[in-house]
Amino acid sequence: MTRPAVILDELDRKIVAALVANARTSFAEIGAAIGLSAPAVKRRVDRMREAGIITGFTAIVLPAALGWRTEAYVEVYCDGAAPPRRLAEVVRDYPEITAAMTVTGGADALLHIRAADIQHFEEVLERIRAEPFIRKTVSQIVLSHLITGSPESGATNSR
Amino acid sequence: MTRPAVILDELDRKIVAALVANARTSFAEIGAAIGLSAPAVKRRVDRMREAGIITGFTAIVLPAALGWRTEAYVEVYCDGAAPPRRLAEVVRDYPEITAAMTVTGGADALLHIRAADIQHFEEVLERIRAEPFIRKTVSQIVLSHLITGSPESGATNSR
DNA sequence: GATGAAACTGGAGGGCT
DNA sequence: AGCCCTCCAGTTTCATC
Repeated sequence: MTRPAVILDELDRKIVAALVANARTSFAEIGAAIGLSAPAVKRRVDRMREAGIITGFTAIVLPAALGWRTEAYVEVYCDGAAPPRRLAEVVRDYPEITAAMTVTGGADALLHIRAADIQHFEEVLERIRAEPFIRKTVSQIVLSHLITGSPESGATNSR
Repeated sequence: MTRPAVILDELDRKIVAALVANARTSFAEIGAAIGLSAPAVKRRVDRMREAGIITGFTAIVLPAALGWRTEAYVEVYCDGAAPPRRLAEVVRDYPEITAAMTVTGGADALLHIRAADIQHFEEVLERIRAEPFIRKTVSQIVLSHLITGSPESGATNSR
């Protein structure tokens, strides 16, 4: 799945950083900043898209503006040896679950959930708890964000 | 901060969905899909950007491809009445912290951290634990993702 | 093999009806 | 909101080192 076959040099990293900061930055502008021509930048971007390093471009939207004002992380504890495959299938049926992952620690999985409001969240939670192999859940409702930025964006500085 | 003054109709929502799916979709293409002309689509997008509903456009990058192969959620417990303001300042100094939020429950805050590897993560964790008002931390290291997609993307279906 | 320059194509952006 | 027009960026081709 993940093929780190393509090696990224400093120029590639700068191009990625520029596109993450603003996906609409023109190739000419990026090129001017790093000392490359527009076609050269495009070739590198195409290569990185082909390699799966850049998987797409998306608009950043405030979930609250779309009516999703409640956000929570839910730890899921399963019965016995809960198969992650089975959990993945269930999780896919909930549009409110925006991220799901297996984690170390007592919980089997951690879910990120977006709901319209607390009532909606409770309803989703009850549906999840009703799944056959779910033993218990522990919810942490997000009160406020201390920093802006998505959990999916990688750190931007060098190590 | 958040002004839900602008009302989004069904067309706006479809435009947003199209741009979230692919920020490079042309206005003409979006217009053809929803029965609007390209300039009309552009005007709506401009209006939503002005209103702060669409805050920008970004490239989706696999963190692993950039060398960030370890991901974790860390619950932070603070001494006494820890001021969230103070925590926000500290959190800003760590590029490895890609998200930080206050949450309900025993923990005062939840951090999302990306590190190059376990060694790097441990180093970051030790630095965080050395902060004066941090009492303890509880880490959940992400093993694998069950579904793809960013926690920041809103649910896509209607309620 | 990758880069830079030039030519072509298509969408963005503004004004007008 | 739709139509038209201008301009610029994206994209391809070709020559170069």
